Order: sequence, then C-alpha cells, then structure tokens
Amino acid sequence: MPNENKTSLESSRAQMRKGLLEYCILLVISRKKVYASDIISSLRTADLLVVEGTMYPLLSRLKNDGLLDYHWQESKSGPPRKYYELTGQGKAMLKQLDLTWEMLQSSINALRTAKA
Amino acid sequence: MPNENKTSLESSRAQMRKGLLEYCILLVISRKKVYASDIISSLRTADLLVVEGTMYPLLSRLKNDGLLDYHWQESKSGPPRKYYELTGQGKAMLKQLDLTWEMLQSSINALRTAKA
DNA sequence: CCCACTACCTTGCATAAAAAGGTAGTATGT
DNA sequence: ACATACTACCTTTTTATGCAAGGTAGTGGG
Repeated sequence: MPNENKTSLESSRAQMRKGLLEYCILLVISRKKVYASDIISSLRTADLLVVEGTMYPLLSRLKNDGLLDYHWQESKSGPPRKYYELTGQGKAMLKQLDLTWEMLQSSINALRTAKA
Repeated sequence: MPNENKTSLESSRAQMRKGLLEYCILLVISRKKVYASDIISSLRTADLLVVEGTMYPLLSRLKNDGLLDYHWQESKSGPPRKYYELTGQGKAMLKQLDLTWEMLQSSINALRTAKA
C-alpha cells in the first residue's frame, strides 16, 4: 500500500483546523453581525472548510455559554436569519484566545527553528 | 454564576493545542531521537501540556501509520526506553504539515487583521 | 397551487484525547 | 537478599466533538 499516507495527512490537517474553528468563528463574528451561512463562506475563503452540521451545534453551544447573542432579521429573499454578535463575555473570551493563539504561534515557531 | 467562562476558555485552549499536537510531536522527534518522556517535557516547555495516556496511543498510531520507527535502548537508570525517529514517510509528512501550518497561520492572521 | 430554494435544526456515528488503572524492570537502602 | 520506590511502557473506559445525513419550515416564482 504505497499511499495510505494521504489519508493520514488529510486527517492531521483536519485536526489542525478543527482545533482553531471556535476561535475563527469568534473572530468572524467580531467583525460584523453575520448569520451562519456568512460565517461558513468567510471561513471557506480562509481555507477553513466547515459544514452546516458542524456550525449550527457549535453556534448553539457558544450561545449557551453566553459568548454569543442573536436576533432574528428578515431576509429580502427567503426565510428569516439569525444574526449573531459577541456578548461582553464573548469579547473577553476572544481576547484571551488571541493571547493563546499568539503564544501557540511562538511556541511552535520556536520548535520549528530549533530544528534547523 | 460569574465565571463559568473559565471552563469554556480552558476547553477552547485545550482544543487549539490538541489539533496541533501531532504536528508538534513530529517536530520534536525530527530534531533528535527521543523517548516518550523527552517528548512530553519538550512540549511542556513549549506550553503544550500532554499526559502519558495521550502520548503513548498517539505514538503507536504514528508508528502504525509508518511515520515513526523506534529501537530499544538501555538506560543508565531504570528500564529500557523506546527511542523514536522519523521514517522517510514521516519526514515527508512533516514537510506537508509545515506547509499546512504556514497556511493556517496566514489565514488566521488575515482574519485577525481584517478585524482592526 | 406547487416546486425550488434557503435557512434552521437534530440524530447517530466515528474519531480521538484524557483519566485512570495496570505491569514490569531497575535501583536503592537495609 | 529482600522490600520499597521509581521509571517507563501500555490498555481500558469515558467523554467530547466534528461530520454526514436527514428533517422542518418559510418565501417567492412560475
């Protein structure tokens, strides 16, 4: 079996993205009010693939944790949408995750350069 | 409940680290031959907490995927150790993950600066 | 009035990390 | 030479979570 590697690589990549998903969602929402499909396409643009079955439960969880809030808004075409925004807690959380992200980056980049 | 946030934050942080674990382990092994405890303490230094129950199964999986190989080596004090090193496939994989990491960094940093 | 489209949500499955528990070889102190 | 402590390896069980798939409902066009 020459290339069982491909599977392994893809799953590792997926894992890397997965871990950062929640952070990215908060980032996208922090920029402006958005609804689920907006978030999905923003993340797609950033090469972070997400599907509905992932997004909706995650948004609900963040809402229940008090990090997000939403309000319904009519659409010009189609059913009404849930527009999300960050709560105060959500903003505080995002700040913490920003710090975590910066630390992670420097930790890992340190490991990488130590290699060479 | 004022600070249910802490839990949520810790779990988000853990998730971020988790996703990058496999990549970090390969990075550490690529630098020199190491055994499990070496890897754990290297990662601890880099603020990436890992426990044995996570490390051993993961090393086995990477070995089974053909990314790692090991050989036994006596210790001056205590039982013999399994020293791991990257296989050719492992090195190729690491290169790919390096690319993935770079892309991820720029994607996320793009999202972040777009915020400001 | 029906069909297509969009948006929301839920259920069941697979994966994987973490917690906890277990085995065994080596050294140390008496 | 025996008991204790320590180190290293490994396995089992629990829990979390992303994803695939399936399901409901409101809106507008033909």
